[in-house]
Amino acid sequence: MESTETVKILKALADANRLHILELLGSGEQCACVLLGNLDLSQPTLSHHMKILCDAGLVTSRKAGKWIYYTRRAETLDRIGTCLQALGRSTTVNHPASDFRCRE
Amino acid sequence: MESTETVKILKALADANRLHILELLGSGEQCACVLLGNLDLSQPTLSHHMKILCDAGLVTSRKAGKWIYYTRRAETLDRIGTCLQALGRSTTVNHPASDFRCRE
DNA sequence: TTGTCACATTGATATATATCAATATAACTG
DNA sequence: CAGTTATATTGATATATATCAATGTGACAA
Repeated sequence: MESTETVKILKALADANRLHILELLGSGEQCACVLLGNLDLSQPTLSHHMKILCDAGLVTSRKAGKWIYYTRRAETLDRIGTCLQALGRSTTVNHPASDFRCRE
Repeated sequence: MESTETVKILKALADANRLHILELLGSGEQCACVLLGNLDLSQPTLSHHMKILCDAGLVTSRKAGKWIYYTRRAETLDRIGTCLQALGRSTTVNHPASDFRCRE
């Protein structure tokens, strides 16, 4: 996964309201108004959060008449989860920097 | 995992420099000055990032004389990774809010 | 067409965050 | 002790983000 993409996804996840939204999408596709009713947020704020989740690839949206239905993308959550687990296990070798100054 | 704790960890991870630091810690314990040499950051800024990583439980520190050695905590990365994967698979049932207004 | 409903966008604002220069602290060194 | 080194803290600043009120948009309904 590209590094800038990873940061984008993690930024999208690093918010209590957005995590709550992803939980609410656990029962499958949900209309925005249902999310709004469960979330103590104004409608524009919810819209803002949904845009961030969609842009990060964590949620997809489907328009049906006046409504928009949002769906959680398990694939993205799985990928980022695997990525973080891998980060905990990676054994990259790194070189002292060119301007390394530590005296021992 | 507590929700507020999860957000704290995700916020700590949602930064390119801090992800880079965790990668640099892949070769095991590293002195702060080695990290600094690899990171195009000022010393106070690195210190700031290390504090955030430590507070989130993603890194531990060990003082040895003038130096501080930082170690990545694979356990925390693994836990948050598993947590996100679980979020992608959860099938929570949620109720329409009390003030639900959607007309069908 | 006019009104209403669901959602998005805009504009403004307050808070959070990343950053660095300057300074403090703590430990070693002579 | 005084000087040096490694890191932390403080203070200031710029940018990012979360939030809401007001308004725009697009779709249905009468």
